[in-house]
Amino acid sequence: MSLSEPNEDYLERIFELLKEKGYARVTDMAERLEIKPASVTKMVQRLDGLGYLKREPYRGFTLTKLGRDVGAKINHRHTVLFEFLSLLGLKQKTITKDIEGLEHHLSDETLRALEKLVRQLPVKSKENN
Amino acid sequence: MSLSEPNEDYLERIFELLKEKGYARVTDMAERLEIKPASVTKMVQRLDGLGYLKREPYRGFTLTKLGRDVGAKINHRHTVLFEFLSLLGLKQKTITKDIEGLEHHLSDETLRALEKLVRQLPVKSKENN
DNA sequence: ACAAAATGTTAGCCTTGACTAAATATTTTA
DNA sequence: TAAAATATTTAGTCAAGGCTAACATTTTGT
Repeated sequence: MSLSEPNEDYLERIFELLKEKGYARVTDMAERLEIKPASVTKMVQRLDGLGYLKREPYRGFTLTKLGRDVGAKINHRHTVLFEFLSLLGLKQKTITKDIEGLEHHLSDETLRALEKLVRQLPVKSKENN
Repeated sequence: MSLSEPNEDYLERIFELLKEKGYARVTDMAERLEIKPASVTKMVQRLDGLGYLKREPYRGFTLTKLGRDVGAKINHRHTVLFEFLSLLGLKQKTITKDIEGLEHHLSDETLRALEKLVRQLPVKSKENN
């Protein structure tokens, strides 16, 4: 079974927050996703119900193994896409924006192929705008 | 202003149908999008209201300049992505499936860069599964 | 320690974009 | 050319995922 784009985004953000700060709260999420706290609460409740995370009301939440796997996977796609698009010499802003959409639509096969490509191509670190 | 993914898909399919057969009807659309005719009617009504197409109830519909521009643009992204993913040596099925999602999330800049890349790389036509 | 501020939750609303069932229109065919 | 088959539309339902306003809980500053 596959998650919707917003759901994947939630898990990715939580994954990042946990890595960065060790915890994830509603406000952080709302900021990063640029949506209202109330919307975060609702989605987090849903993701809890689906077994992707564990939450303690008014406290915060953390990922289950299931949720962590998804978060890590999207995060990895993000990285690979970032490297690939960087290779193309695109602007940071363009890259960031595009990845946001692209990262939810890559099959594992395509991801692996891109990864291979990135590793093979010359790592000409090119300065962009 | 930017269109949602489903909206872009509608316009792309209509664009294809018009190119292939010269007309587009509810049933064709329902088949290609794998949704029910009633859903097509509703969306087509919306797109008409937004000025992307002109419809004649019970007859069919055709694109306005605005709609044709969108359809053509997505169609072009589709082509470029197809060529690029083919270069990566992926299976047809994987390519088709991935493009479906990716084609709605490419900026013009990234598209151009990909296009350039595709033109530069050796056109080794590789047979896939 | 407790009032004010900050943070989180609930309830209810809205839009999108699917669906089904039923009504209506059009086209085909006997 | 009327009956049958096919196509389209309408009306009503549903879930996802946003929002706001009101309320609850936790944290903080004095």
